[in-house]
Amino acid sequence: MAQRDTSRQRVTIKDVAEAAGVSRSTASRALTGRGYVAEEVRQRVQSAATRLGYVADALARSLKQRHSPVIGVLVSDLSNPFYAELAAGAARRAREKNLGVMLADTAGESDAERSAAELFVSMRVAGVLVTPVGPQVTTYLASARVPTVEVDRYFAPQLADSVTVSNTAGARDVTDHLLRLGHRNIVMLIDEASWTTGRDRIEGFRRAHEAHGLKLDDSNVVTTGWNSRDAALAATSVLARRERPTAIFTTNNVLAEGAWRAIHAAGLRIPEDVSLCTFDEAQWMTMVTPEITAVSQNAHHLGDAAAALLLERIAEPDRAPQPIELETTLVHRASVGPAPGLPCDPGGTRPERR
Amino acid sequence: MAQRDTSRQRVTIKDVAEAAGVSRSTASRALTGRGYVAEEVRQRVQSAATRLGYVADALARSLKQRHSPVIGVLVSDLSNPFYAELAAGAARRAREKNLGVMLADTAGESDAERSAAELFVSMRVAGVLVTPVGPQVTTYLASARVPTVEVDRYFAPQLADSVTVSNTAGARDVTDHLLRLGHRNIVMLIDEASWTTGRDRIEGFRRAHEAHGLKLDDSNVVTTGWNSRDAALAATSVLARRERPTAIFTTNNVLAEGAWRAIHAAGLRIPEDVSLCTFDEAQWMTMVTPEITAVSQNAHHLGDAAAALLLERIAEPDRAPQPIELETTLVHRASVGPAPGLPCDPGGTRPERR
DNA sequence: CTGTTAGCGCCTTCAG
DNA sequence: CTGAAGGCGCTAACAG
Repeated sequence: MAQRDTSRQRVTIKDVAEAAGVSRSTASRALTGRGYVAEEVRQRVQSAATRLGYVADALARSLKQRHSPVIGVLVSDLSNPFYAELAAGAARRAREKNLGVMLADTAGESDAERSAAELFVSMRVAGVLVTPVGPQVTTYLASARVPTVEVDRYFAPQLADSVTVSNTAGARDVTDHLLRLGHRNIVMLIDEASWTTGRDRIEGFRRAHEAHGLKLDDSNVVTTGWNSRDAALAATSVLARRERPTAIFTTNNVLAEGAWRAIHAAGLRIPEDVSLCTFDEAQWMTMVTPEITAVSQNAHHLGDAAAALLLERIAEPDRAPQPIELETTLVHRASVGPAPGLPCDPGGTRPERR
Repeated sequence: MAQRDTSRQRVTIKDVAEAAGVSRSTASRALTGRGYVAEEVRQRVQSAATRLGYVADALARSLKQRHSPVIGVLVSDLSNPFYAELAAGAARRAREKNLGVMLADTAGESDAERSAAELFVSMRVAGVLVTPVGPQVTTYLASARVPTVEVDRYFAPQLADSVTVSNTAGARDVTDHLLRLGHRNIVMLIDEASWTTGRDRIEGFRRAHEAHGLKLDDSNVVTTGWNSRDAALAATSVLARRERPTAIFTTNNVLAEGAWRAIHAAGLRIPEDVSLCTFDEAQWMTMVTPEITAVSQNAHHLGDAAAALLLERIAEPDRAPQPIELETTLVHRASVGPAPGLPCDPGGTRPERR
């Protein structure tokens, strides 16, 4: 009944205080739960608050406390399911702690990244979680004294915590798997080699070769653009080489799509003509035939862990930055087979489907 | 050189004013560009600001102005590429106008929705864009006088603008396509029938039948859970009916995945044994064989249009709420064929692949 | 246990 | 054209 009056201004703590017949500070104490308040008074204040539909002004509160109940999340590309999942994981964890999320999609542009970071600073976010494209953001955020966690890759380990996956081991394992199956001409398709992700995956690729006493031919590490179209072009050209590779290893789900399409367009069969495997997963990899072998990195968990770490750091700002590395899992599926020309699996692998 | 002192407090407008040798109000005018300032003074202030790395405190500013430079975006499930794209579209548009985005993933829970909405209100966001799960959020936001746009579906057309797609027409067209191909036992798989999206898609399904002089059998509209597993179960049971449907029409990308998996698991061929088509698209639909016929609804554009509408409404808060409907496109692919038992395409359709 | 006082950093009249 | 003064809504001392 008694339709509350929402026609005028928003209801402030002053209104609540008056309605409950107490002072503003008492109302504040009753509402926040900090400081002494008589139980009877607290009840009165709280019921007045709900009756009036009072919601504390987070701006005013944050202005006072010097930080808002929000963390900033800065990702490269929300359209990529990897980043979307990452953000979703972070958001879920944040919500548990009653923190909101300010989300910015930088589209990979570093000036967008900068302006988003400035917005975060100006909003006095409690902390920032970022998939950086260079050291600038983190440096900037550190200079503004905002707790920061670098996710997926890192550029400033002395300024921020980081959460990454075992890039080297993941790449090494899947490469090792290929080598055991007799592949000797494996092309790695990669979109960038200068960030920690790319660098470490290449390193794993190289180490696996070395462990088999093989020297990695540099021309087998092919750098391409970041979208699936560019990847498809690169893959097409690789497949046209005189010595066609017997396996392609892509370093993320987008490149995998490109390579997959290129292989199909070339009329080649997977895995009979060419094996395909990838770092990073995507939904389609269990829907195509054959399903795609992948190094799985659970983006949701990555976001969740990063948010958890950020929360710790917010609570303890002076702790030394720490790097966390999450494990990857090699998921064997049917897109990887013995190298063409070999009679059978030389043993040592156990490609169990799941 | 002169490494700025970031070791202490954040730099405020007061610091800038002192550095430039003017008062705080003059500095404010110089920085915001509102009010008179001598050109020479403005230069001095601005250079001082950049030199000190000044970023205005958005909290303080917003407290004064009663709203923050941020819009709230409330979606059901960031892990679903549809919502992720929607959010990405909205974020991009917002950024053009120098607005940030506060993102909340409600996981479909209505109390999470409520608390996210309260956070938005308490942060005094300039407006909210929501994919609602009931009329409550919008009602609440309206009572808090926050400009709101309902996206994808709407519950409160008199309180908020809305941006939806042509659900009825889209469903009608694809159903019509099936009917022309001779299908007479088409099952629609749907996760909810009470929201505008579901209601309208069912309506389109029904109308197409009527236009062909057919009565829609209610048992051919099958309601299922919202995830792909539930959808697969429902599809499996439908496929086991004595009179097996010759076509399945799912109402979103998640259900499509479930149905697709169920069809495969049942060992049926698409489209020879059963045709499959869906509302909503997903990446995998052009990667599986055959590719999936879909009513495409461009989530990115949906988010973009919704954000644009919200911005208009923020500028003109008293304008009457308006509904906007975006067109869908029926994309013909190979997952739909003539009804089994018919010799050939009865004509009238032109399934051009793309 | 409660009320008074004093800002958080900014913008905005209002005088000068 | 510029400075002084006041207040946005809230909380954190500090008295009472």
